[in-house]
Amino acid sequence: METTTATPWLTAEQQRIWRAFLGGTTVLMDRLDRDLRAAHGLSMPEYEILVRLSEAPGRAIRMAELADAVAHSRSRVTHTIARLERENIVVRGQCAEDGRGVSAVLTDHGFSVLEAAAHTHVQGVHDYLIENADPADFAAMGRIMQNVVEHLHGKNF
Amino acid sequence: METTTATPWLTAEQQRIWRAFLGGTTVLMDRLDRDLRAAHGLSMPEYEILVRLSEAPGRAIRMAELADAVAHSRSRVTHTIARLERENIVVRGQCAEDGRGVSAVLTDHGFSVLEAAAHTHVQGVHDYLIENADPADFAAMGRIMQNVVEHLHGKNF
DNA sequence: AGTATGTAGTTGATCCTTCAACAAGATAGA
DNA sequence: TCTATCTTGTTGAAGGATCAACTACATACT
Repeated sequence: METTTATPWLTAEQQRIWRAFLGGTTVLMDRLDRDLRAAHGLSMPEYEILVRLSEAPGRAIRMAELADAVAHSRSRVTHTIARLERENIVVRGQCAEDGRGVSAVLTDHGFSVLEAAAHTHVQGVHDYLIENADPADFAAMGRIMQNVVEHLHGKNF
Repeated sequence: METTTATPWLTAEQQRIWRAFLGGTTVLMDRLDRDLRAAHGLSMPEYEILVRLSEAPGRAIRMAELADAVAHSRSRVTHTIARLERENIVVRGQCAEDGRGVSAVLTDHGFSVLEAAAHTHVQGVHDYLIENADPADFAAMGRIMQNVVEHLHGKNF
């Protein structure tokens, strides 16, 4: 005999909120991505990677650490960095301590591309998301998503 | 002479929240997608489409309307429906009123796949997102995302 | 030293998404 | 009617993400 765990169905209100979340993230991400591409030829995932690099000491981060920071697979980061390298936005460097290690390094050109892109991105986040949101609501969303990250990050298997 | 609009930079707190949002949606969507694929061979976008179809009269919706409902491009919906049709989860039907019209129709088999998948999905939304969230915070997030949808939906160009 | 196991990163195939171009039916105006 | 224009939906190519397999270095154990 098996123990069946009852599926906890969502209330009508929870369902409404969940759908707003799904639809909202879809249109928001889509829009931010399009704005970035149109103005700077960067995708959102690429932009996120550049932001991390720009904040790191020496503007360099090892591949695995980078993958973890943006919550992408290593393979994905390898491919993305390869594309960015073709455009001279990033270069690869060998790691001194670890013979296997490779770090991605933001070039000066990459940095200036990022600086320009940051304006577009921040403007978008402000206009599409923050401007019309009650600050208390926004903080509440932050608490929830922070919680999701803590519970789920790195636990995908 | 041009009027330059100053870029409104984000406060440290807003930035923290925005990053939690980015990271949270990434890991959450990734996880829900993996769960669904592993258990039912369905992706999140496919699942969302099936949900809409299941709720429509006759379990049928026209392509354009479907695309609008899930906020995907028409091309994307065409491809997705083509895949679902190969697995006999959906069939295409001609539209009576409009000679150009095509509707996607959920098959009985598709409906039963969806029923099973819904358990997995709802369980995930509950466990990963709702369970550890303050209901008031959750409602706040709903207001924000609802607002985003209203401002952005269908205005991608 | 030698072996086994774990970790870092890459590769190429496959799948999914996007994009531009297109075919065909609808609609409106001369 | 004839033409122009708009809308619907599809197509195929190109770009990006995922997955499994692989190389190479590191670590631990005997």
